Amino acid sequence: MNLAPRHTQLLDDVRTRGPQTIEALAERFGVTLQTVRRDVQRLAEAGLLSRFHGGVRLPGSTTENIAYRQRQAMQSDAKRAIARAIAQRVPNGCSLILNIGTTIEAVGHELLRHRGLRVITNNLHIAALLSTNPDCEVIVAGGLVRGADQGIVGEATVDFMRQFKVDIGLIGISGIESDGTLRDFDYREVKVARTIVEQSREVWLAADHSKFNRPAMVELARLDEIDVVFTDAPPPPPFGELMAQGHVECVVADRSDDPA
Amino acid sequence: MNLAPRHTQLLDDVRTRGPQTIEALAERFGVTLQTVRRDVQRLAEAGLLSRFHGGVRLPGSTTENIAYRQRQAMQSDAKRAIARAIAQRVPNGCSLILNIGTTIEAVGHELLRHRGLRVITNNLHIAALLSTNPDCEVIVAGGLVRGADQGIVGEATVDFMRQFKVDIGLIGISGIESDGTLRDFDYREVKVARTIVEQSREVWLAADHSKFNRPAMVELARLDEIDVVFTDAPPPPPFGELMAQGHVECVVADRSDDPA
DNA sequence: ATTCTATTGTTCGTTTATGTTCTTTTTTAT
DNA sequence: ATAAAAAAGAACATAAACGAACAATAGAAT
Repeated sequence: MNLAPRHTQLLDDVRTRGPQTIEALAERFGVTLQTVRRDVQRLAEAGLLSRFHGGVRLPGSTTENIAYRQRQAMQSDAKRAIARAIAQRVPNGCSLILNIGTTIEAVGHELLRHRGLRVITNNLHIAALLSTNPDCEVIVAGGLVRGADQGIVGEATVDFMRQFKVDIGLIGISGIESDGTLRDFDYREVKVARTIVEQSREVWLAADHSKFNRPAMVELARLDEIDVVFTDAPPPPPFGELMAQGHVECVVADRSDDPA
Repeated sequence: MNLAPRHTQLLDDVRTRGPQTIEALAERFGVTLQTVRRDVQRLAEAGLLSRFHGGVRLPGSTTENIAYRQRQAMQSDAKRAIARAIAQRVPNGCSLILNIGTTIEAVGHELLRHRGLRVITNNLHIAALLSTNPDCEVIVAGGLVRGADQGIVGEATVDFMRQFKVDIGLIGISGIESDGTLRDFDYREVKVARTIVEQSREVWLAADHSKFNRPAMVELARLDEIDVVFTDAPPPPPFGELMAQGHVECVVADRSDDPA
């Protein structure tokens, strides 16, 4: 039994737009709720979708890390806005490295409709997500999987990353201090991020406004090594000044510009 | 089979205009519905088109054989039984390599309560799952992520795996032929499995009964390279004989022994 | 010309997809 | 804990699509 156009479209919708309610899908396709339920049941049986009461989503790995998911759900408008601004500037067909962090994951979502990307990542969630886009080549870095957020870190990861040289390296961060240092907590993660900076022709940083002046232990890089910073609100002093001095472009994402 | 002019045109139409209903095609060519159905049947048999109720579309690989995926998702009893039998024989504190396949994923589930394991895998699902066990060190192999099943394959994966030497290597398989060869479909996957065999002190094979005598293209290994085979029903001839000759232990999992 | 074969059209019983209605289950609020 | 509301599932009805069998037609081979 093969799939009708509606089924493939349904899958596509969930892939690109995220979880959908049964009702929304019924309306979208102009069919009954019961029909959507039947569609969804078959797709779920085939392992292509995951059902929950009221709707469907992509089939995540079976036992999810709940705490982590919750934190991710907290990914508010700010992260989505930043992610959209970043995705907009990623040209089709380019090569990227994406690292750990919920903001970077949001970027992964926004890249689902891009074409011809080659993505290298040390984030299991991003790898799983983007690999469902048939027009995207995903390479996951090898290494130790950190339980808290399924990030991949460690020596082996660094070695693996060194094999590649990409157009754009995209990193998140725990804190930016007023002396212009970027810092994080886990030193193994920092080593990986350091490598990403080295292996990328251009380095982009995603950091929402809460990261400015937030202290963290391990130094990762200096602000002037970054090419573009994406954030969601104008940075407080002295960061505007620092960026100007270091020839760092700063993109402030507009939270309101929502695509239909 | 030579294609009549109408057939090539029909194909062309679907290619340029996307999915078409039988009725639209009938009208376009000025023939009856039944004739179009016959055309379409032949083209679908040849793999050039994919049918759905009411029409045809191009054979997209993504969501192609739902029936097959369903069937695969179904066999869960057998897989769980096999997985339990395997997990029972995995001692706490040992090192493992787990590769791709739904049966192996089931093993991952059963290993969640083990302690002190060190697991290397090229399966994203298993990596995400086991990393939630704080008492389990998970290393994911680097490499290209295959969209269909989130398996990690390719040269880089092989290189990565070679860094390790483990107590037990656990592999799944697409088919075991009666000459004692283990085979699979994707040759990149075979290369990885091959490496796993080489890097493991002991090799275990998980194969439900449907795998015996099932043909597949690429040779992976020979039965006598395996130390233990886990299955869910006594293997048909000549496999019992073959295993005895190769000093392969065969464990038949009891489907009924369910732990409360 | 006649026979044979391949293709198409026709008819009809069978299957499939969808909508409708009603019951059961799950979630939410009190 | 209980009641109300929402969603899911089962059962049935119906219309559309499918497939098989047979008839008609046209071209090819003898």
